[in-house]
Amino acid sequence: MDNTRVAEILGEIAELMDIKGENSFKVRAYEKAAKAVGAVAGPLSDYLEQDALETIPGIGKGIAARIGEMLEDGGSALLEELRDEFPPQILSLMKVPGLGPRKAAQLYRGLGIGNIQELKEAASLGRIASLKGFGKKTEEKILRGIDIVSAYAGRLPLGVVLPLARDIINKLSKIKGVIKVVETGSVRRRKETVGDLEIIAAAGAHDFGGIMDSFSQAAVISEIHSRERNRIRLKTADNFLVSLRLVEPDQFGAALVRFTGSKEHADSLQETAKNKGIGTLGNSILDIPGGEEEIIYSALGMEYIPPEIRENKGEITGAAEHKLPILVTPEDIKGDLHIHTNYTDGMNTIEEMVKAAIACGYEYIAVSDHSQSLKVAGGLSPERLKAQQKEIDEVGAAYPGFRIFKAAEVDILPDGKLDYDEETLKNFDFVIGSIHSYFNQDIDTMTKRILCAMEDPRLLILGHPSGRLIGSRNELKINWDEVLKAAAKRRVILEINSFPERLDLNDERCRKAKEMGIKVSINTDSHSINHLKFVEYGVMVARRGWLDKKDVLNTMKSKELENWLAERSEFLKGLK
DNA sequence: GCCGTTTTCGGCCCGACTGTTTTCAGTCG
Repeated sequence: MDNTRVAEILGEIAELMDIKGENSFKVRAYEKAAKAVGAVAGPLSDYLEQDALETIPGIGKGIAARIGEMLEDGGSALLEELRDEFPPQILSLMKVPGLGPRKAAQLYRGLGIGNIQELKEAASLGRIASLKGFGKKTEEKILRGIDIVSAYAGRLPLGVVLPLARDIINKLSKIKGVIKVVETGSVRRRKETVGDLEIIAAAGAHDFGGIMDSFSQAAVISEIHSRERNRIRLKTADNFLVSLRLVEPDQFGAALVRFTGSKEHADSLQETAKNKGIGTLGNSILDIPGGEEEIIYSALGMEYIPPEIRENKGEITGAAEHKLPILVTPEDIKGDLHIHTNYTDGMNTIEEMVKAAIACGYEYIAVSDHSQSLKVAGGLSPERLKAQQKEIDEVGAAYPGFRIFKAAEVDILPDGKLDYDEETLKNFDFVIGSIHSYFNQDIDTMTKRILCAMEDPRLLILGHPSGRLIGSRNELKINWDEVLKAAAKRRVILEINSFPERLDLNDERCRKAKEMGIKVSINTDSHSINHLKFVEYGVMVARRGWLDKKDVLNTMKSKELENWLAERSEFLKGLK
């Protein structure tokens, strides 16, 4: 059992205990332990072997024993006990905005509601308003909340599906007879959410049956959904559909293009093929033989089109004219400009984050802990900030050649002011401005609020600009034309927040920003060393937004970035 | 359940908003 799974189990125990009504500090202890496990560098089994689980902050005697049990037995008796007390989908209720553990428990105990479907029915029938502690408004809020949750019904975040895809592909590639194997569909195009996972493999036709037999026995698979000569569809334990399609090596390139899609992209290619009279039947790109996609595009007189931009939004014309951008890659990223530490709600020290960043091949990070108003995250008072900046200097001195920027993720207050006074703001290299409160301001107030914050020359980056959380919180109401215009004018950077549930700025707005000459920064918002790896998801969004290296601030090398910052500062003085 | 230069008990990030109440519980960030 890996660390992630242990963290998941601890988290589920916490949630179920919370619904059950256990002591909230006990619940928090499990929550904290889950977070702590997520921030551990090496495998927990090493800690267990050395009897060192209790050296992890937040893990004491009790939880260490629970973790030991998980690692040795592959499960948790406590979790099973708790699960037995509630319907299997009970936790899904808490995903609805406005519903927490208390209300979820009451809905279950009072009305026997155990899943979203039952919740929706009860709310529609007006049964919830009659429950003690609930009312008409709560019922309406629940119905609105269900809409947010079900907007992505049946779809999973890319952050969940991509690791699953990689795991399955790794297993498939080891099966005898499999020559090549690649994911297709929206996973390969790196869309932010994915409805099902499609994989394609090249093999000799005589091996098809055996490959499907082996694959259907893989550990992640729980049942066979359907099976044909060259295609098998299976379900994972979580009821997620995985489909494997087998083709002969010579068809692989064309099939990969067809099934990567998007449908609109593939149809448009087909149209091009038809017009050019390419393919043996003259009407199908599937007729162009070749093992690689490049052959297909080349046969159509085009440069290769990266999967992320295959949405029929100008890429086909661009490829025909050989004018596609060279999309940014993870290797282009030279540093991370949004990092939290244990000074606020991060799990690791400044030095640990620096070491982890160096291991990523980075030249710099910006330590950007929360500002004073965000009490829940332990936002730094000016005094604590001084201590933090002193430590940044000390760590910086120990790692010459690595640059640590002094930054902060400063709350943009409801009136648009930044959450530190002049005296304090002077001490930053730059700040990230983010909204963490008063999410439901109307569009004019919210837009003015953001524009006001952007006026401050120290605000370099607008953090997670839309504020959305995929599947749980809608976007802020913002006049984007105004905000983008101001960003272009004042050289404000828009963040692509790489957390899989944020991916904010999104792909479409990235492209819009690029057109307006606005740069983005691909940041992870890491709260532990294990979050740094999320940068690849941010890069995926940037690629979907057609961004090349020059559009991304943190592809600059350290010195180049310093110069750019200095130049921006001069530029802003000239604006006044 | 965890933690301790206030250590074996008694705290535990906190403040605001919302909707339900008629003084507050629950949720959120």
